[in-house]
Amino acid sequence: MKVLTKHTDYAVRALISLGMKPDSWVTAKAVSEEQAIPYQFLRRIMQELIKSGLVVSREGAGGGVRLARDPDTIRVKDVIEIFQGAVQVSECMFRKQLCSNRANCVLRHEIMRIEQMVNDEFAKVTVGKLISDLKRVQVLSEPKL
Amino acid sequence: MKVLTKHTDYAVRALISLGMKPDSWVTAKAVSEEQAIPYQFLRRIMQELIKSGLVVSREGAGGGVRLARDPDTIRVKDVIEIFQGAVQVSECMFRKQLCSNRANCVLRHEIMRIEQMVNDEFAKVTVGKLISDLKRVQVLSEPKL
DNA sequence: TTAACTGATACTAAATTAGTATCAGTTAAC
DNA sequence: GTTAACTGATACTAATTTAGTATCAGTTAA
Ligand code: FES
Ligand code: FES
Repeated sequence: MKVLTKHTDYAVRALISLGMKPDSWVTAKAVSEEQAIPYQFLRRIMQELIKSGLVVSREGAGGGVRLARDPDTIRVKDVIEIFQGAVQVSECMFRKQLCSNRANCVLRHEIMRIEQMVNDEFAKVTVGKLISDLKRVQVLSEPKL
Repeated sequence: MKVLTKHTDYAVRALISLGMKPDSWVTAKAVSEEQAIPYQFLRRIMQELIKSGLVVSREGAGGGVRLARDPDTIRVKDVIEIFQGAVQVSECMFRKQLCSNRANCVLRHEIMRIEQMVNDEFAKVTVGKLISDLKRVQVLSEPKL
């Protein structure tokens, strides 16, 4: 049971790369090399992030992309929603307005609690938080890098 | 972002059906009609549930399936694991023993907390609990059914 | 003018999920 | 002891989602 797809995984990693180089235009190529993400695939992911307004781009030589706003305001939940849609444990609610069988609704009820929890947790994790965690880990383990 | 597949969804519903008719052999056909699940699909799901030991079967005319143990000991988490594997937010840990890039591990760390939470929550929901919830709802809304 | 970029879009491949079909064997009932 | 109602095993197809590739047009800096 995989919760995050490659799209989301790569997108978050790309956002971390961008967030660590504020105020500069970073190319898709640079990110793809740094994070070992297939270039063309990453380009398409970037284009989505741009359309969604999480990053802004500049065309042409010397161009690239950068975060559109403070990393602390970019939540992993936002990224998930862009690439995987909102977390929903079961889709049956949308099949019919009122489901034929109450048993499922009971299941659904239990499950929506969990859904809410997951959403809340992913909303707490921001790119800014990931970057500061990352820096802390680096300081501890590779001080002179 | 869909968390439960049809396999899991149908399996849980089937287990609820079985749990509501204790001490009797219920046929796949009956469950398929009661829960509006495609018959052949449900048969294969049942076979998995039998192999996994959650239900036991009896062959031949008058045969069918029944829960192998108390509904309170059958957790939705068990069903998810049978059909979707254990909840894992990101798979990257298994790519290499030590990942090339620490950034991902940071992400992973945050994410494993969420993974644990989801697992714990799904472990709390049992078929027995769903059945009792269901009965309560029926009493409230359809007292004479 | 050229090289280094992004924008847009079309395409393919692989994996997963969903569903169907068939035949063999078992049991109950007549 | 034949038949009908069942499960066991297994092979197959279809649909959807995920992952990845390719190409060409347009923009900008040097
Ligand atoms: S909401 Fe889907 S079955 Fe009740
Ligand atoms: S554990 Fe997968 S990248 Fe670190």
